[in-house]
This record gives sequence, structure tokens and C-alpha cells, in this order.
Amino acid sequence: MSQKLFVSAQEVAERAGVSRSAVSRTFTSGASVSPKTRQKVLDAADALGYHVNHLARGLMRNESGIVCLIVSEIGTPYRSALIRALTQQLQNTGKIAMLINTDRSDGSVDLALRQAIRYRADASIILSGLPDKSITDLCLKNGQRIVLINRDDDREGPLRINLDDEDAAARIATAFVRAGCRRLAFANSQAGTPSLMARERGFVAAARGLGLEVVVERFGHTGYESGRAVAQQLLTRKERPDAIFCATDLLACGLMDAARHQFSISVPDQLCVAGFDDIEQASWSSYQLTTFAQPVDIIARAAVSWLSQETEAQPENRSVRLHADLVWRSSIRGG
Amino acid sequence: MSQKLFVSAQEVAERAGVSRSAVSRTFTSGASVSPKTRQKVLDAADALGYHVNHLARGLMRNESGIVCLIVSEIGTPYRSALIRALTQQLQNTGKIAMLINTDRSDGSVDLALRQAIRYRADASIILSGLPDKSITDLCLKNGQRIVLINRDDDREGPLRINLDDEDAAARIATAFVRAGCRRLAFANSQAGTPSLMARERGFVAAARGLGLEVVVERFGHTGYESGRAVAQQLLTRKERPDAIFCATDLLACGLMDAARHQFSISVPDQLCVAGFDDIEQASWSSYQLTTFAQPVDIIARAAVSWLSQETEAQPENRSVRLHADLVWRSSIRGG
DNA sequence: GCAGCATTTGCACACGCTTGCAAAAAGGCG
DNA sequence: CGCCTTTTTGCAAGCGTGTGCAAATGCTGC
Repeated sequence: MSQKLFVSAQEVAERAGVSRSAVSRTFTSGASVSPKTRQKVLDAADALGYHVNHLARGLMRNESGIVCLIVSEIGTPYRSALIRALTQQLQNTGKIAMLINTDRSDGSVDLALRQAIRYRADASIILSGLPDKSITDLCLKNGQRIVLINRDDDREGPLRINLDDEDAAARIATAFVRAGCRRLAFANSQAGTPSLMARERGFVAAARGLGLEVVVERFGHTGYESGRAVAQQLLTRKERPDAIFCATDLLACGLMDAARHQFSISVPDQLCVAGFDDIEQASWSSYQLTTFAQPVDIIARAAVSWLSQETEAQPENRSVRLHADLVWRSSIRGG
Repeated sequence: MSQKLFVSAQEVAERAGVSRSAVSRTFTSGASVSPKTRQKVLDAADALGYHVNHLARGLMRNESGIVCLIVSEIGTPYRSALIRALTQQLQNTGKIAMLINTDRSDGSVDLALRQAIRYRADASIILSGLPDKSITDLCLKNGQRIVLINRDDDREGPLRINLDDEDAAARIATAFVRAGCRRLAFANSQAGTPSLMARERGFVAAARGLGLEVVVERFGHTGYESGRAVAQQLLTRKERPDAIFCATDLLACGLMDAARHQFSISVPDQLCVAGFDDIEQASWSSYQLTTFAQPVDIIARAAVSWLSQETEAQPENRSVRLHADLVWRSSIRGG
């Protein structure tokens, strides 16, 4: 019934009394078209409600304008903040984001990348998991770019954006020690993501350098509930930690809540806590969490600006390492 | 350099020794293809890394498989939860989500819908703002479906999914009264979204029915900071409220934090608080917020299943009203 | 083996667009 | 006004698919 198709360039051309190429050129930046035909076309297009068919355009130009965001746990504060920044940046440069949800199952990311190929996405930005090499090679071979955010990996081709996780972890270790803490602990999830492991590694190493041994506890996924569970493990030890660095703000929130409400431990008087990500909740007055800020806007800008670069530019500069600023609040004594 | 195009059906056909239509039919469900040619095609496709070009397919079939999610403030807990549910559901039915960020500026949603038209999206799901009628008409005329979530509107055509906001507000009013509260207040934002206003209306009306007048305060956007600001207004009144219904969980969190940490008011002993949305943070032990659950999964299912329905089915059933369950926690006395 | 039928296959056109190429128009200049 | 240069315009080919149609193939039952 309403299957009367969208209005095409042909119809616009007829109404404007010009050729179909003229209307095409009107909507192609940098094409040669005289001001008055251009105006005629624009008028006709407006009257008819014409919009360039980007499917067809993508087919011809071999460039769809689509960028795939591949991400799991979309609902999580840090992830959604990053998605917001990325979609924003993409829109600013005339591109558009496709969002693909992955789960923890193996091959989930591969499936997502296949979808990206089907829609001939210009690029894929991967925030979760790590695809099989055969798939990324396929993407790259076909001119599709790949950006890996916070998934350290040494393969060539993709742009890799990472933070100085290890260094940040070292900084927080010294901050703990300076606050008078001696029994350090690290709360992690079992996810085993490269960046999470880097934080763990860096923290343990730095503590050891300061002459301290770190108790490491890992549990479940990177969420509030896991934070509570880890608190259960850490705060019932004979030698109770007096400082805990959590791999994630969500873990930290769960851990703080458990410490305060379940174990009646005062933060920061009896226990210092730090997190990572600087999610919005970290600044809420119930937490006032000292944490490291993920520079989401800078990350997004780096990713998107690389996508708009010419293919030939800087083939080497494929790895970006950004600095995570320490945001000092009151979950650590002193300061 | 890597501009060697993607592999096409033509190449697969040649390698498999069949016609191009055969490979097309192999990837078209319900097409007539003998098992053995099918297998030959699949083998060749796999070897070559062939993937159907969905741009071209969309062009032919006049059905892209793309669904646009148009949403502002993506990073917000409730929004991102809904996005998660929607993308999930869409993927389950073989569709894919495009995500478009809108801001508060007028015409932002219109621009997004134009983008949806350009990519010939099969449908648009609008979570924020309300587009101009001329645009939605254009979409509808071209067979693009529209779903409006929580933006009550009486125009015909789109599927409208709403909650029983007014009724929920009435229920919480009686809950407050039953808990012994008498000085009721409503904390809202200045956004003026239909559903927010419905909650306000319902609360005020129900309270009046119970013989109580409600103090209404509105501030800024629907976020944590606004909650703090509203607390400032409400908790410094001579007649301090003993129960506050917040239009949003984020408002409630901000308000509770301000009440406890800034005004040293105990919740729920001296002040009962309720929210709306049941975001994850509402269940955190620092808040334990009594609130109404947005049934995001049901909303998503309703939206997506309607999209997969035949055009002709139930032309009338274009409005879905869902029930918001009251999630009872400990920010209200008793229970 | 052959007529009759169902199934499979290939051809060719269509989808809406971009773009190289050559023709046409416009503009500059003496 | 005529010649030359620059800009504009239309034509037509092609991008990678789906699909109606007719020819070809396979199968069944005599």
C-alpha cells in the first residue's frame, strides 16, 4: 500500500527540468554545477522530499559512511560514555555509527565484524573482546579500518588506543603508601582483559618496588556485584587490607558499599580505595572516589580523526598511548 | 593500494562454476537452489571470504535491515539500558541498529530522521525529543516505520509505547501516606517531557485526592546534579517535606545524597524518597531506592516485534501502555 | 523410452546512484 | 564577431545485488 518507493533523483531531475546527473552533482560536494541549476534542483528536491540514497551512493563510491561500534555491556557507565563520545565525533565528521552488541561467547566479535563487512562499513571500532586474526585480516584487506580501544594487542594494521595503565597503577601505589597504607590489595575481575591485567601487573610491581606485597583477588565480571563479592574475600582476611585498588570504578563502588554498610569499615579512615575509569558515579557524594579518568573525548577524537585521514598518511603511527589523569577525591586519606 | 574491492558474487560464481544468480539464491532464504550447487557456492564463498553486500541487497529489496535509534544523553543509565535491550532484540531478529545522538537543539531529531531516510532505514525508534510532523509524515509515506518510546503524542502512524506514569504516581502517593508522610513534594526537571509531566500530574492529583497539597520543584535537566539542586530548594523550606517523589532515579540519587551528606537528614527516617526508572544504581546499597521499574526488555520486545510484523496486521493497535512495577526497597519507611 | 511434471538454472533487467567522457554552453579577448 | 579556454551538462557505463521468465534439467510412472 505505502510501497510507493522513495523519491529518486530521476523524479527530481524531471521536476527541475535537468538531467539526472545534475541532481547527483548537486548533492556531491566538489562537483561542477552552475548556481542556477543547483538552485532549481534544490527547490525540486525540497518540494518532493528527496534524500540521497546512501545505500546506492555507498555502492558506487565504495564508501558507505558507516562505522561499526562493536561493544559488549553497553549499559555500563564507562562503555556508554565512550559510545556517546564516539557517536558524537562520528556525526561531526559526517559519518554514522552502527552499534553491535557482543556477548561473552566466543566468536561473538567475529560475527559482529562479519556484519560490518556486509554493510561495507568504512571502519570498525572495537571496545570489547578481540576478533580472530583471520577476520581482521579480511577486513583490512578490503580497506576497512579497525580501531582497538583498550585491547592491547601487537598485531599490525589496526589503530590501537591504550592508556598508560601500568604507570597509573604505579602512581596509585605510591599514593597509598604516602597515605600511610601498608597492607595493599588489588581487586580485579576474572575478565582478564589486557588493560585490567596491565593495571594489576603495574600495581603489584610498583608495590614490590616499595617493599610491599599485594593481595590480589579476582571475581566475576567487572561490575558492582563483583565488587561486593571481592570485598567479602578481602575484608574477612586476618590481615585486613588498609588500601584497595580496584580495576574498575564499578568494582570500587561495590566494594566501598560492602565495606561501609556490611563491615562498618570507614572509608577512608580505616580503608583507602581507588578505582579506574572515573565514571559519573565516582563523583557522587556517596563515593567521592579517587580514580583515574579515562579521557573518553580524547580517545574518541583520536579514533575518529584517524578514520578521516588519508590511507597513506603515517603508516607507522598506529599506536596511541594516552595518559590517565588521577582524579583526587576523598576515598584516600590526605591529599 | 588496498583498494582492491570486496569480493563479489561474480567471483564466487566463477570459482564455483555456477551462475551469479545461483550464488545470490544461496544467500537468499526461501530461494530455489539444489543442495549440491548450494554447497559448491558455500565452499567457494568461504574460501574467498565472500559476504553479501547489504548495501546492494538493500537497494534491490528496498529493505535495508537497518533500524535507527534516535536518542539523546546516551550515557545515562536508563537510556543506555534501553539501548542495550533494543540492540539486542534487533540483532535477534536479524536487523541492525544505527545510533544517532541528538542534542537539545531544535531540529536535532529532524536531522536524525533525515539521516535515517538517507540510509533507507526500515524503521526509526525515537527515545528522545519529538520530530516535526512533516518529517514523520515523510518517513511514514515511504514505508519507514516509527516507534515513539515514552513520548506521548496523539499523532497517528507511529507505534507509541508508554508507561502508566500517572497511575504509578498515584500508587506512590498512597504509599507515602501509608508510611505516615504528610508533607509531599515532587522533584522534577525542567525538561517537560510528556512522561515526566504525566508523573507530576498524577502525583499531584492523587495527593489532592488524599487531601494533601504537593510542593513541586523543577530544575535543569534530568540528572544527578539537578537532584542536588532541587534538594537545595526543597529541604531549606520552612515546612520541610517528609516525602519526595522524584521524576527520575538520577534526581533521586542526587537528592538523597544532598539530604544525607549536606543536610544530615536521615532517609527514610526523616524523609521518604521514591524515584522512577529503576536504574542499576537504585539497587546499590548506598541508595536502596524504592522506585518504578521501566520494563526495558518488554519495551524493546514490543518495539521490535511490531517492526517485524506484516504491514497489514492490526492497523489500529498502535499504542501500547505498559505497567511500571513498584520496586520496594528501603527509601520509604515500613513496607 | 517417453510424456508429464516439478525443480533448478541462467539470462537479463532493474534498483538509485556516481563519474569519465565528450558535446554544448558560457566567458574572455583582441 | 570569431577563436580559444573554461565551465557546465548529458549520456551511458557500471557498482553488487534480487528476481521474473523461459529454457533446461531431473524425476516419476507407465
